[in-house]
Amino acid sequence: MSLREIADIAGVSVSTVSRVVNDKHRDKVSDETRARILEIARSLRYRPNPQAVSLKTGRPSNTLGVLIPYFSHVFRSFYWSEISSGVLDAAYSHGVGVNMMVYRDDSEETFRELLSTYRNVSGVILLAVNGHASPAVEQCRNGMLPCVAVNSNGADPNVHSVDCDNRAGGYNATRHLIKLGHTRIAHIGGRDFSDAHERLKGYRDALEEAGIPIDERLIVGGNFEETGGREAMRTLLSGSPRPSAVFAANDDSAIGAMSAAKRAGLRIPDDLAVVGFDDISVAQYVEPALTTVHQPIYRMGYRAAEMLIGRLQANEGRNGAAIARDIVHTRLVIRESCGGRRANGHEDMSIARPADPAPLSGEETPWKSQRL
Amino acid sequence: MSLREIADIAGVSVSTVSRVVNDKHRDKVSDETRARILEIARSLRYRPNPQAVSLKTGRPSNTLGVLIPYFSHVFRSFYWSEISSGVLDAAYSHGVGVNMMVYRDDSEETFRELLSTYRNVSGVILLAVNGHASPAVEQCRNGMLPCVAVNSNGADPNVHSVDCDNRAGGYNATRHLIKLGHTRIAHIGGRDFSDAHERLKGYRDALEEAGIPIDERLIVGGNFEETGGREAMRTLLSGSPRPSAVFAANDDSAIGAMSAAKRAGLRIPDDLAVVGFDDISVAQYVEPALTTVHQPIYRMGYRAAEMLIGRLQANEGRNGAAIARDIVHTRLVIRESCGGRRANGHEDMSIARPADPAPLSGEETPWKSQRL
DNA sequence: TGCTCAAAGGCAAACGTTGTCCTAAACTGG
DNA sequence: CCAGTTTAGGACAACGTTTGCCTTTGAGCA
Repeated sequence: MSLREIADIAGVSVSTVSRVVNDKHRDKVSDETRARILEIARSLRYRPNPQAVSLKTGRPSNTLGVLIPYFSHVFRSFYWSEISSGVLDAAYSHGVGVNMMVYRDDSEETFRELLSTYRNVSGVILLAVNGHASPAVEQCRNGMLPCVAVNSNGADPNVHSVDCDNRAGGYNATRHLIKLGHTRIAHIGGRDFSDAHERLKGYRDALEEAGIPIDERLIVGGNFEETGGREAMRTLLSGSPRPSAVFAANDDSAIGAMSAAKRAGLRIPDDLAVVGFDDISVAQYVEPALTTVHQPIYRMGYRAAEMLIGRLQANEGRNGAAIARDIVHTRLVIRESCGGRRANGHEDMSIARPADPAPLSGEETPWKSQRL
Repeated sequence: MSLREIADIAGVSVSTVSRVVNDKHRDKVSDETRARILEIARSLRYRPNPQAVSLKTGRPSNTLGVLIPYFSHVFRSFYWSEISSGVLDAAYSHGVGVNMMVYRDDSEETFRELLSTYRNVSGVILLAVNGHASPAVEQCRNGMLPCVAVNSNGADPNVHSVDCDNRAGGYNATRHLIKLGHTRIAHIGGRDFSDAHERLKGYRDALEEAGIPIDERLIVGGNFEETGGREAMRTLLSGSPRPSAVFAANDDSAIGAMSAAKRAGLRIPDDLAVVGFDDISVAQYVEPALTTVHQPIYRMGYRAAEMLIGRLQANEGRNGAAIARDIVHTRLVIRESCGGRRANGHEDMSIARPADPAPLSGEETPWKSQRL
């Protein structure tokens, strides 16, 4: 099922068939011929050979890459499953493939390797890139490879991105605690990523706004994992006076913190109010159910892929079009871990997932998925 | 940086360069020439153009595919993040890419589309295929595409697979409850997949072995999600006498069941013992911590990828070599939800993750990732 | 009739490889 | 010194496309 075969059957030349299946140079081929060729192509289930196309055109095949740092907190978590779902969904509905690549260290060499034509992607989605000087971003720019960063918080103003308003989320979380009357509010940090920094900034802003002096001893490091949350909580409890509330940089930390607190004999929320960030699915199942800042991770992945595909189709890929920055909103989900208001039962946690994208449409030209 | 350019610089023909970089026909080229070419290739950072190679050889590029059914219980869960981690890890350490493709319906057409040379993968990993007549498997066989099924429980004896011993897991879970003295043991099922069936079979076997008559009213359906667990538990509680213990087909169901039971005023484990399956990471954080059957999902993903890569390298891909079937073992992790023995603190839940695979080695021939 | 012109389509080169078949030179033995 | 063999390498035809340019055909027009 090559163009050649179709051409032979139709009694025309390869060029003509190529023109028909690509729907190019419409004026160069008569309607009857076109119809005949189309018919044959369909009955033979013709699909263009992507290697050949790509080889000839120099354009890479319609696959987009996802660059994933090998941190267990992103790679092996709710975050990853949500974001990959979003990306995969969006890609599916546009008929493009997704090539996932993990990297262990972010040396220039690694990215050169990863992004070398070797993997052959049309563009990439960068997960958890950190800061301006990211070699990943650098490499993309050098390689003229369109990319979209997720959760980079605009670290690099020259790269398209989709972020959530981490600062506002942190602010709202902290403000919620303040409104409940807390003044000794601790913060358990995350890893050295911009989202953690932004959340911390929101925390500081809220306290400052409320005129509560910031006690640096109440700000302890974490690692975005339960272990870190537990340890941080132990540290906090060893100080005095101990905090009456804590805002953790993510839910895993918050859950770890809760567990350490309970083990130390504290009741939540009575002795300690806890608020997390992310709204991972179990947040509603822990005891007490965790009040947290909902981050629409799935949607962010979806948007990032859409954005990338859009750019590629508009073919603004190679020349720098206006930098788009999408910011999705977080919202505070109040459950039981802060007291004040008690949730009644398990609330709906549906993360607005777009209606199921239709399967690739019935199609007159089945071989044409969206060329990037 | 094509063979052509290197050839021009080295003053040799393209064929010679090809022979050198492919390390083929060693005797056809002198050591000096070889060294010279290698030197040039390295300094130019030569990478073979995968399109061209693939076009020429007819072999697909060294990328393996993962076929994921669009069920939120697999696609959007701990299961997915674990299994994809495993696959990605294994692929990374062998230098091959991973192309993930979601499918919504498992019609023959879908798979033809997915597996058509269009996506160009060397082999595929099938997730959650169900039963013998799976169109996915059929298509793979027709397309002579090597594949490995994960958690198919040997549904199709003609396909390589890696499974966990679901039956034994279900058996052990149930037996644990029996040993604790329970006789009215309920089961909350999963979806209509073979793993759910196997777990149920284990449940029946254990009861039968213990001489406990099976009460079909105690076996209720679920959907592998919390919602299903909750509903199932409500159903169970409306019957009488109510069960004193329940074995749920997976942790999500178990957590849902626990939550429904608690809401109905039951204390766990005193009024109701609960055991789950999977050992998802939050199993240890729910209250009380969930006793469950640990399923090494990460490892299964890793093994599946390794197995596939192994087959591809051995080039037994196209001809049917002996069917390999890998079975990984589950183990019961006893926590607090069944009473009897109380766990002291949070135990180590490390899922034996292989030592970090070394980054692609220092390499004499950087362009050679493992050709499949 | 001779001319131009548009419509419809063919030809062939190129993309970067691989592999088969060829050849020139150097070496071997007699 | 010559035939035969090895060694080291070159030429070239694919693989399935795309595309710029060329050719054929028939119609329109003076």
